[in-house]
Amino acid sequence: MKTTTADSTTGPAKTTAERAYRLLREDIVSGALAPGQKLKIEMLRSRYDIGSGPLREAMSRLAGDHLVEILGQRGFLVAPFTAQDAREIGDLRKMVEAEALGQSIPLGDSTWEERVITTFHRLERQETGPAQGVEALSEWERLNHAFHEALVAACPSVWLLRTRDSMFKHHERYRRLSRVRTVLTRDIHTEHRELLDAALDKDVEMAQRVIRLHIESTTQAVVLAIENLANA
Amino acid sequence: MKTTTADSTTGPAKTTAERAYRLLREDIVSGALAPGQKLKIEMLRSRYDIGSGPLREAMSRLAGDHLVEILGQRGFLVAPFTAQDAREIGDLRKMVEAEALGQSIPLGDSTWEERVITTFHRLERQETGPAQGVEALSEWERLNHAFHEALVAACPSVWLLRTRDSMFKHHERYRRLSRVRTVLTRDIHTEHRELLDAALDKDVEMAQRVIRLHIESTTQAVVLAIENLANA
DNA sequence: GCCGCAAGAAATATCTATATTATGCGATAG
DNA sequence: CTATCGCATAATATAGATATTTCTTGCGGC
Repeated sequence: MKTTTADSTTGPAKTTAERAYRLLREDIVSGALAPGQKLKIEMLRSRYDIGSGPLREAMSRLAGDHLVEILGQRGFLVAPFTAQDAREIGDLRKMVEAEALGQSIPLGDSTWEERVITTFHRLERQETGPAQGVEALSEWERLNHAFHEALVAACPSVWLLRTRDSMFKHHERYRRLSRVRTVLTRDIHTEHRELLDAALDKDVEMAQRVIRLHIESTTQAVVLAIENLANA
Repeated sequence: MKTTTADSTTGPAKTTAERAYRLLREDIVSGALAPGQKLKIEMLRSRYDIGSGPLREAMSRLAGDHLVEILGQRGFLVAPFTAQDAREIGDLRKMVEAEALGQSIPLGDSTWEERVITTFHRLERQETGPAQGVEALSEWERLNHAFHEALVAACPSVWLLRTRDSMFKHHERYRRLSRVRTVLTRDIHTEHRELLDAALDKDVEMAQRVIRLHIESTTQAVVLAIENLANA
């Protein structure tokens, strides 16, 4: 079984533009670069110590991913942040991830099962563990991503996986930016366990039902958080 | 009602990079630049009379759209062309376009209806008209695109429309590259009329059934054409 | 003679530095 | 108060320098 992701972002960055792309993407998704913020070349040059050429290429690529906007003759912008977008992204992720999961489960072999179990346990360990800092949250995102990716890994459609991955990243950005405290109150751990069980039972209907609910809950929390922020 | 598309590609290209992006995209989708072909800077420089900087930015952006591939330190490539990809793209387009249509129809107002009717008639006129050359085919693509876009135009989700548009473009590339003659044998015109009727009747179920069949037929024709080409 | 390998040369991609051009803002005149 | 001019800032494009890959050729070894 192929274990690499659809858009293999693994391995070392061979070019400066590639490095710029990864750094920028991470900083945008993590929220280090704020939504709507102007991405001035000079500022980025000093921040990453990378020339304007590679930076512009990286931002162009990110524009293709819709993480950056191009403004005619007036530079680049971090993609904005609205409740409407959060809702749309969540709904689209729900649709594609449920479909990908539906295709993945019946095709998952024993290697797939092992990967699902492994990533689940790593996530579980972190969730039930002690530390709760900014760092831990970042680590949780990494493990959460790994688990969700493992679940759909057996889906044969590269395009579906790509789209899912893109939506997942956007959804992650919204999650991190709205700093949803629901991570603590809501029992995400149980949701993940239900997902695991349904997947291993090869119960597609159940798995899809759970994933839809899981994504919907997150979306609702995010939308609520944004609207509260706006009213504050 | 907003009549612009999700990714407004209308209006004049304000920068050279933007112009390069549009020219390249058109040439890739139309097939003027063959799948898998190496996109050498020097070659493109003379072809479009545009410097390497803007060209590289345009290709980076197209890489984000998956119309171009980036090869480590070895340049850019037109996205490859496989039966597997055609199938995946068709399936994904089927899913997102049906969903977009389902959201658009109930929300379509009279302006929407008029646009649907207008674009249909333009398409009908061209389909039943005389000329059948390379130029006419290109014009048909334009009108076909306009009609399909009009149908989903009332869908409120920008993200869904974006994804639909992306899939439509990829699907179009496959259609054009495999030069499906089915355009003539299959009765696409009738399919379009059914689509029109269902949309105006606000019959979502029917419209979705028709659009799925419509897209599936095209996909099958394309996949068949590719496999025949491979065996020839 | 033929194959594999390695060194050098050519081609090409990538990056940097510089020049050009557009935009936004503030001052000033109407 | 509005409109226009000019300057400062910043984006964009070009041209040239650098680094990498790819191709070619020549030299043993088989």
